[in-house]
Parts: sequence; C-alpha cells; structure tokens
Amino acid sequence: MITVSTSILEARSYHHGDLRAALLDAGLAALETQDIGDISLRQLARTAGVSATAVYRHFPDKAALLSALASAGIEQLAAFQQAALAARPQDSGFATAGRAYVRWALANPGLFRVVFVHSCPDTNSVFGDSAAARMLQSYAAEVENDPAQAQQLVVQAWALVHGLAMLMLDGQLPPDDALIDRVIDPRALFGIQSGSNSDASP
Amino acid sequence: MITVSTSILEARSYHHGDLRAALLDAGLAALETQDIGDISLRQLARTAGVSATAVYRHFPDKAALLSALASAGIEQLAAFQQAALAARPQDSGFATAGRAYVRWALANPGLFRVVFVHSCPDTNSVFGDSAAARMLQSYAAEVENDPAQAQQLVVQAWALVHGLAMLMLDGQLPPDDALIDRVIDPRALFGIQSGSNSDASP
DNA sequence: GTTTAATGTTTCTAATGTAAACATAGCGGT
DNA sequence: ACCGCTATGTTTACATTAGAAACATTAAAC
Repeated sequence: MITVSTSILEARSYHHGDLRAALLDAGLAALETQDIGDISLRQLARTAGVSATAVYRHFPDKAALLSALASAGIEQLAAFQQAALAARPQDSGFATAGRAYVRWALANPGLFRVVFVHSCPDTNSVFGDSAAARMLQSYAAEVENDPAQAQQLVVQAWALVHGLAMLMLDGQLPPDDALIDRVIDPRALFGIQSGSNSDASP
Repeated sequence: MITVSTSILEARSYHHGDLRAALLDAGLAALETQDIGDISLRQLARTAGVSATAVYRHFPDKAALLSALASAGIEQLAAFQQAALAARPQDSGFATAGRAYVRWALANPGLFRVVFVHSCPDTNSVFGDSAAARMLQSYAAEVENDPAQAQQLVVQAWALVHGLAMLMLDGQLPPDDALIDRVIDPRALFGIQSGSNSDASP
C-alpha cells in the first residue's frame, strides 16, 4: 500500500489529497481479483470515490496508469525474490530466485500480466534494468566466467521461468508447486552443478 | 484459407453462404496486422459484409470465436513445425521444433497470443492434445527412457521456448533470430547430446 | 486578497459486446 | 403448389468503455 499522509483528516474536500496514489492502490487491489482486461478506469475512479475523468489529471491515458502499476509490480516481484533468497541462504540462489519468480506470478497473476504481457509495445523492457534483472545477472556471472556465456545463461534461465509461469497462468500446465521445483532444478539444467548446494529433490 | 464452395456464384443473397468460415478468415487476416485486444466482432462482421449481430448466429460470444481462431492457430503452428522438421531432417528434431515454435510466434504474434495467452481461463490446454504436443513428447521419449524424466523434459523444453517467444513478443528480449538459435541449443541444454547431430553454432 | 495553476466535475462522442424482436429464405411434408 | 419450420441475417436497443472539451473549485504564490 502506498500510504500518503494527506493534510490531516480533511475527510471530504473537493480535492482528493493524493488521487494518483489512490488510483494506483485501487488498481493493485483490483488486480488481485480481476484480470487486466476487465479493469476499467471508471472502476478505479469509482473505488477512489471520484469522477470517471479525474483519472486524466494524473495519467495521460489508460496505458500510462497500467505502466505505473507495472513499475509497482516489478518492485514487488524483486522484494519477493529477495525475501525468498534471505529465507534459504544455503540453497542455490539461481534456482531460488527462479522459483520465486514463478510463485510470485501465480500469486499475482493480474499484476504479473501487467508487468510482462501488457506493457505496451514500446514501453518495453520495463524489467530490463530492475533489481530482479541485476540479481539474475550476478548469479549467472558467478556460474559462468565467459560474459557471453553468462549472458546466454541469463536468457535461458529467464525464458525457462517466464515460460513456466505463463503456461501455468494460462492453464496449459497445472499450477503445481512440486512441478515448479522439478522444472527449476539446478542439477538438471544447463549443466550447473551449483556453487552452493541444492535441495529440492523429487 | 478455409475455402467453402457455397452454391455457385449467388453473389448477394440474403444468406451469406458460409458466414462462419468468412468470420474466421476475417479474424485470421485481422490478427496478421492487429493485436488481439484491438479486434472487435463488429470489425469482423464488417469485413464479412454482414451486420454486427449476425456473428451470434455462429458463435455464442466473442470468446467462442476466439477459441475457434485458436484451434486454427494451433494447426498452423503444428504445420509450420513439421515443415521445419522436414526441411532439415539431419538436425536435432527437438531443437528444430523448438526454434520453429518461437519463429512461428514471432511471425504470428496475434494468433500466438490467441492460442496461448487469451484462451479463456477454463477452455485451457487447447494445445494439450495437439499434434505439436504429441511431437514434443515423442522427441522427449527418444532422449529419455524414464517416462517421468521424459515428461519433465517436455515441460522444461516447452517452458523454455514458450518463455523465449513471450519475452520476445513482449519486447523484453530482441526478436533476434541468432538469439533463438543460441538459446535453443541442444548441446547446452538439459545435458542432451542429441540422438541426431546438431548444427546451429554461435 | 487577488491571480493562477492544479485538480475535479459535467457533459459529450464514438466504439464495443450483447440481448430482443423482426425478416427472409430454403427445406420438408402434405 | 402450398404451408409452415428452422436456420440465418437485420434492426433496434442498452449498458459500458476510453477519452475530449468546457467548466468549477481550491490551494498556493504573489
């Protein structure tokens, strides 16, 4: 929740206080129960208790609002991954981060789609310079000395977890926790014997 | 193109001849230039030269029409893969099919999304019992004797190519042909030394 | 305290999915 | 030949959407 202390307790004034944050909150909340396609600006405006077109004072259009939601989503994803890493420091960080990626996607399907699927054709690579991306690259560098090979490993690992998340989200694969562990098994993938020890075993 | 011989040349009668096929053709054509979200029933009806609500005589709702388009898309994908396999019989079929998957996705972004991303939450796994899926499984069985391991290989391979396709479609990775070849390299993946020989080299 | 820029509101338009009622045409049975 | 039945299209209607334009209010600067 983005909390913003508006001027104290001015319950209902003409101006909202921080409508922008309220709309983003409404968007994040809505994405927990709805899919992206079913979200309308009007709905968010209603939730924020404001007229439909007030949105346009803060976002040029719908895409801009979704783009802002995407940024919030990326931060959440990175935080979730780092929490997972902190919780099991003895495991392969590479695999732990990957599993967290998929689990976060399954736990936040709407937001995940906003981040990766929706993000309008040119506002792309919103993920490219995020904390999550840097984390992934540093793990790859640990495992591979050759930078070109490390880069390839990054892409392969990203594609694997992203594809797994997508297929599960779209109902093509069962959203099975054990399946995630099996697919993202450092011992079976990429010839990685892992720097740290691995754990999850079928 | 779905060609249907209506009764000969009855140019403009009240009844269309085969509106269902015409709508699907219009949909496939539209998906070549537009993304799924921008396609409307009314547009397809216009293209078919018919009133907006005529669609509902052939499809209960928009989702049903898209679902029919998805079936057509899956067939196209499988045909494309088999053409790729036939064109290079000496290569690793596993890798060739995977590259074809990604290339087809890049060549048909709209239709690919209809097949895998859109397909409504419960009409899922439209791909599950397709020719493409069976092909994938038979290749996995060639490489892995243990059926459980083969199944895991299927999922890993599918996730990898699907994720690569998605990330490229969504602008997160450059839609680079060489990158596809590098990521889907049987020598680097899954410890496969391949039954046949491999080719593509960086 | 007046001006001003930021923020919200009303009102409007064009597009969309879909329901309901109506129209037309080809078919089978008599 | 006629009569209806059913499949298929059409018209009309409605609720909802994204967004533009013009107007209202308020907080803050001067």
